[in-house]
Amino acid sequence: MLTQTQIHTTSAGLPKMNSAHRSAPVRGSFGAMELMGSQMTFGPNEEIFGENEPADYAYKVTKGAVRTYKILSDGRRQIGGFYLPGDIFGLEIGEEHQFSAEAISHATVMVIRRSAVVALAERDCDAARELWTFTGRELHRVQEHMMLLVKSAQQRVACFLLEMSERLAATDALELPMSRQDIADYLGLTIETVSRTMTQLVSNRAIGLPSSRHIVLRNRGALRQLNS
Amino acid sequence: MLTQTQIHTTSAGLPKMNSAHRSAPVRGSFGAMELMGSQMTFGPNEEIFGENEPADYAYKVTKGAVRTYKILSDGRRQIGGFYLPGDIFGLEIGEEHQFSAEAISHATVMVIRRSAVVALAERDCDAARELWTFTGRELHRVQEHMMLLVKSAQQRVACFLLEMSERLAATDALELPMSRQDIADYLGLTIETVSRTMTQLVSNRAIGLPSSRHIVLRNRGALRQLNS
DNA sequence: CGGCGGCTTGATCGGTCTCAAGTACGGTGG
DNA sequence: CCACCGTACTTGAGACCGATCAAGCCGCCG
Repeated sequence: MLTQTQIHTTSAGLPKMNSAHRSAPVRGSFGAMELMGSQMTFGPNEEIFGENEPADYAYKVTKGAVRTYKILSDGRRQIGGFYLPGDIFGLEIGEEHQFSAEAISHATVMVIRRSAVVALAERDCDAARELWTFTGRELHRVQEHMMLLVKSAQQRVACFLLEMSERLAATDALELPMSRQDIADYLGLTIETVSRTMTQLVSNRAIGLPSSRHIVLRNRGALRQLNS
Repeated sequence: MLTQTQIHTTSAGLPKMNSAHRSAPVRGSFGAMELMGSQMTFGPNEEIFGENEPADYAYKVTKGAVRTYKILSDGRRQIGGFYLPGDIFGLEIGEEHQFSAEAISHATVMVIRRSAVVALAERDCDAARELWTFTGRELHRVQEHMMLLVKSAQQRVACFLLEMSERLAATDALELPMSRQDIADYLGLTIETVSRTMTQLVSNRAIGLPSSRHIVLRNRGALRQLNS
């Protein structure tokens, strides 16, 4: 919910507010809706919204990283997705959020009223189509995530590293914004298994691990080969 | 692909062609698009389309049941979803199908040209909104499916039975259209584990199992309790 | 230097898979 | 009607992968 956090309304229409994105691809451009947002910042582990809360707002990451998650009955946490600069999250069909969302690191997000999005889509067919495209891409992402969860630990970790490399680095070196626990909860593994698998990949010469969050992909082919 | 299967074009606009649905809820009503389809029938295990084939058509089940799936590198099959009368499948954002689809039992489906759907959505904002809603519901379904895959075998099977009971029966007795292998591949388990878990549930008095495909939910509470 | 949180490593446990029989059921032919 | 067969399902015994429990390590910040 929109509590205990600073909020700055951007002077709408200044395009430089949107230029803080990384090199991320086109995903979620969202045309005219870009101009409707306010900026908010969240500290590490701060809640952005909770599961089952009214989904009155959608969000677009401008800086930092965000995770969505659910808590299972046995206390485990399943992470639904990681959202990096340029990514949109929290946009729902129904009235309530299906997952909770938290900032991972210090994060800045643009807030968009859901009612404004829906209203625009009712008038503008192009906007409605963008909405469909966005949700379709999210669907595709979740399908891939689902396919991950039936693979072996090695395959899951390898897949995860390849995905992150595509999303946050042009080079072979990447700095993960999330902890081992976050990775474990995303992959449906324990922190120990993730850690062990990483060290295996190091001894395989598939990756380098100069520090725990700093990873170098030494042999993308080997990583890919583990999967399909 | 649209090969080796009978195809009958319905005289468009005759509403009795659409009245074969079960008691299924509103899901995927699809307004005007209903009138654009032709009927096709598929025998058991017959392919409807393959992964990576052009997604020129979407489908709506009118009779029988359909599964979508992917084959993993190690030869296992992961089922993406089961589609029952009233359900729509194969509608993609991109140009290609993400999963393969097969009839489970003898099935009848209505075929809809994707181009017609997209064209309609470009003119009619309500249609575009329906498209968005449909994809959003599919997203929600896949999210739930993903959450299933990180639970214990008991929880997965219990969840599956509750889901099927909601989808294909008003009473406590249900007849599964799919085999144990299908269930296993949907839940990310082996056929043996599914079978064993079912017999456990029988000895728990949670279900009755008069025959392998005929299941009676004796204690929904117990099944629910296993999960959240 | 001490303490703390995040990460790694080790030893054991347990749930699910694997491999292998055994059983029930539906269909076919005599 | 029954005998036979093939397929789907169930059951059993053992192996294996990842979880659990428990130390140890490392980097950071006081």
